[in-house]
Amino acid sequence: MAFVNSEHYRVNCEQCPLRRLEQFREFTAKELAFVSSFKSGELHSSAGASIMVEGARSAHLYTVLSGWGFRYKILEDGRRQILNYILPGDLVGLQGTLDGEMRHSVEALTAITLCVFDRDRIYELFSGYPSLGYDLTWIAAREESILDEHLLSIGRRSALERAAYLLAFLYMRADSTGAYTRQGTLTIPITQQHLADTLGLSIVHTNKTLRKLANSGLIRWLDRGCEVLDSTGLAKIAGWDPVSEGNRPFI
Amino acid sequence: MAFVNSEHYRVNCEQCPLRRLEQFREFTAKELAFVSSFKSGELHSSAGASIMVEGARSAHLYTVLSGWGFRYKILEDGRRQILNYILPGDLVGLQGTLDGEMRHSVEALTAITLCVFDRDRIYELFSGYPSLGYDLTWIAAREESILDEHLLSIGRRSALERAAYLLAFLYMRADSTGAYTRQGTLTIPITQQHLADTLGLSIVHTNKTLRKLANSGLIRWLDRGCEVLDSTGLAKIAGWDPVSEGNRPFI
DNA sequence: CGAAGGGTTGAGGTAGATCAACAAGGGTGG
DNA sequence: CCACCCTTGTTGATCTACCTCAACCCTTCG
Repeated sequence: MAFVNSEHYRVNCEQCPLRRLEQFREFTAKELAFVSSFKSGELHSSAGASIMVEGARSAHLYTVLSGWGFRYKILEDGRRQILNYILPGDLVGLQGTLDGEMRHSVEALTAITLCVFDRDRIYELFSGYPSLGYDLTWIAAREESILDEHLLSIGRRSALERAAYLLAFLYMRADSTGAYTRQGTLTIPITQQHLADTLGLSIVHTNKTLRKLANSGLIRWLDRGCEVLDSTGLAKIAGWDPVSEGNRPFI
Repeated sequence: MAFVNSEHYRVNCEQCPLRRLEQFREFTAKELAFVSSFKSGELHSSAGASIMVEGARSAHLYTVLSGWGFRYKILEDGRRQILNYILPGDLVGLQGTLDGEMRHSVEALTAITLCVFDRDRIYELFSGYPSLGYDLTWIAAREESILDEHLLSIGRRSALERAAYLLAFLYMRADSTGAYTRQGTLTIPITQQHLADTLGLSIVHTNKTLRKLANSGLIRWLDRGCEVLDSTGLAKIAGWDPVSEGNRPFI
């Protein structure tokens, strides 16, 4: 893990590869100039590295530039719940805006690059660029609605339905961002332990549930990742109706 | 359920009783004047009434002035998951900001009064009152962190721990808002069915779990509500460390 | 080469689901 | 007034989805 400020490694916002993706909205030149100045550096972490720790104060906000990560919480005895995954374009660290004290931890799932913003300067954003302030609220509201769906899933869906939902969800997200590919096909880079901790299941039962999905030809399990073969079929099992998201904002 | 615009029923923001509560931050005169003009009316609903429906578009945002309600989602076959409860000071309807299409439903738990705001005018808020825009983001981020905690609870806590957490959580929230009182003591106005649908448990098991908590002297179950006798004890069972929230914003 | 992380599978146990029956209150219609 | 229904809460009996325990395999890595 290293904090890199040198121009050599730094991606200019003007040339940000994320902006070219269909899912994101266009920026005005003025907005772009501000975001560019707002960005104070880049953080490169390797797979498994800890990016934020619950209880610690963070002076920064981050946007994922490339790679995967996840947010989680743990109980005292070590039980872990993964709350959501972070992919390119996602903002992390907004949760504790007021005092900056994190209520969850964040870990890298693959090598990951984050754009770093100073929390101190966020007020400049709201006062000078109302459209970006609006976007920020929208981003938080979107995360909220994802968490709503996860809550429904864990609370009311069976193990098979839950797993199907989660994989369809992750597939959809990965597909619309840059997509993490391995040998040309889209692979979700997680272990069964991660899935278990997201689904609220034991690892053994998770394994058996995945086997059922694999036997039905819906997914293929690889070394340390999952290939989704039929996301529509998965969504159908879960009774989930994915909402397509064109034109979403990001910072 | 009735839409009331007459001056007779309307609470002026300047005299809003919520502002007097300790938990909320002070407004400047300018902010107050704007919010006051932003408020377009009041909505009065009776217990059990439907306030928002998943899939429908809503032209409004609401702030709870008095009473209780809850947000929920249902699966096709009727399984219901309650996502969170809404209490005085809470904002509802932010989730679908972009297109206004609701991804969850809202129902009144008691008689409830909501301040109505036009979604159309929200951009005025961001452009003219950055501090309020900031607040809006903060409110969304706060809801997010509550959902995180719920997710941890449903995913990883046992039935007893879950129930203990939820009741401690609701007690804390009710206590810091105006608090719904019945014969002088604070009572959480829900049925066991609501609890079951929040905890992701069956109603029978919820009943047996509540009995355990009641037998330990932590709560008392009333006609159609719950009285919390020892919120610290509940939080301890759940392994939950409540974060006190002085000075939170609201619109 | 051993150790550690990831995945797999079977056997047996248990938390919580489902089914069923009943009690108590409230509301409604006759 | 009673007779009826509906909602809410309660409790016991039985069932099952998922958990825990316990092997074992394979690959990677120091």
